[in-house]
Amino acid sequence: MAHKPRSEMIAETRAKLVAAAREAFGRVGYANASMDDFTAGAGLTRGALYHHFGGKQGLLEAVITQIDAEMTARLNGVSARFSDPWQGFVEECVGYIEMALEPEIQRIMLLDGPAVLGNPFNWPNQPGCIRSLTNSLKRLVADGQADVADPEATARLVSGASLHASLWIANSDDPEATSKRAVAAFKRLLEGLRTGAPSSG
Amino acid sequence: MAHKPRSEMIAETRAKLVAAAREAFGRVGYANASMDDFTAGAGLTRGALYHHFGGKQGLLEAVITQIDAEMTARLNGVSARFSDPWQGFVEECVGYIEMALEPEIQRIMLLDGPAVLGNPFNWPNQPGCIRSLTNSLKRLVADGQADVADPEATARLVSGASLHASLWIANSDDPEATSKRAVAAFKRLLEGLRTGAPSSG
DNA sequence: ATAATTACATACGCAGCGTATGTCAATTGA
DNA sequence: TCAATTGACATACGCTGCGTATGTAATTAT
Repeated sequence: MAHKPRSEMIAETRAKLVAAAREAFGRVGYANASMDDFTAGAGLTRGALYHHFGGKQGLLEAVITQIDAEMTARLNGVSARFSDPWQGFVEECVGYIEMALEPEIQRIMLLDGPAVLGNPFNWPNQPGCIRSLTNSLKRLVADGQADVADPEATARLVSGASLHASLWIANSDDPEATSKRAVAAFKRLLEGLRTGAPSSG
Repeated sequence: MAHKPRSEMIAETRAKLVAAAREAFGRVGYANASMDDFTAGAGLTRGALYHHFGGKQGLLEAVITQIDAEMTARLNGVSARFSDPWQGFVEECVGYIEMALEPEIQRIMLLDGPAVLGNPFNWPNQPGCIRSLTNSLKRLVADGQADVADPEATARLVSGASLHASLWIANSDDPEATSKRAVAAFKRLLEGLRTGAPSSG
């Protein structure tokens, strides 16, 4: 039989490299992942890596882009499940916290990503998951459900709080219990932004 | 004259290494700082480094400990300048944001530190600057000025928000303007935690 | 059919790290 | 006071891992 078209082979090669790198970065961290090792694991060499991604860093960018797309899709799925916009927003944030509990996301997106690529805000494709939060907040403000003067700024703060919450949870002795505390405190924090804020929780 | 006592010489050596490493880590980042280079800059060799700190990572820990102590002292100084406890707390948070604007703090404490040592919450000496925020919040709650069920959890969220805010500011095109937005949004966020929350800012 | 480009693999050199070892001064003990 | 020992470094060595330069076979263009 005739071989697959070339473009498809290339896409496969790139996908293999991204997958192998993602696994290695997630398992041992970016710095400890040997290019020779994980390219060999994918049946390739460093030559392919440099050709397609320019280097280790370029490959990390590709991995991050992939993970970010998955996260964004998951977040959108969460908020879509709630008819009440406010509740949708809150659960979206909670979903963000919970995703960041996954070791791969933590290691790659929260630790190595910022350290290697500089901080996330000037990544080529500014993380979709932050944009997602911003958009949700903007909608709430437009609907008069949130009393916030600057939705974008607030969204950034909120995403920062979520991120920190998940780091905290993931490294506590009792993640279950800590998760409950963090989510509760987080909901309280958001409640303060709501129109007509009924302060006692 | 007789030489200085040995213990003093040792302290000097350690201090020289920490200072040289701090400068190098802050300037080019942990990964790009060559041990040979910056030890030579301090008039020493890698031998001294391994002897005193066990390795590059141990030296990073020492640098972080030093910076964290400075940050904590500065934060305490800030909150002490305000007689109103609530205002003191707010300004302490703002101070945290502003400190994180300094490239050295950003690079070492916020980017490389977490990536190399794992996330901050299980660092040997859990960052004093976070503890400082927690204590301030606890006092506010005790005074009935803040309506928060779990001060520690809330302090972590707040510090996460501050941290993110400073990353945002530092990388914006117009740090001045962004800083104003971030601080404003941040104050609004905190306002929501206040007892009797008057929501409109 | 031949030229040019693409998609990799191979080969090479070098920087940076960790360890093993050496050395000299300072302290300790009799 | 004078070994003996410990501590504080420097030196030497080998190895890993990265980036680049080069090679080569397959595809595409002319």
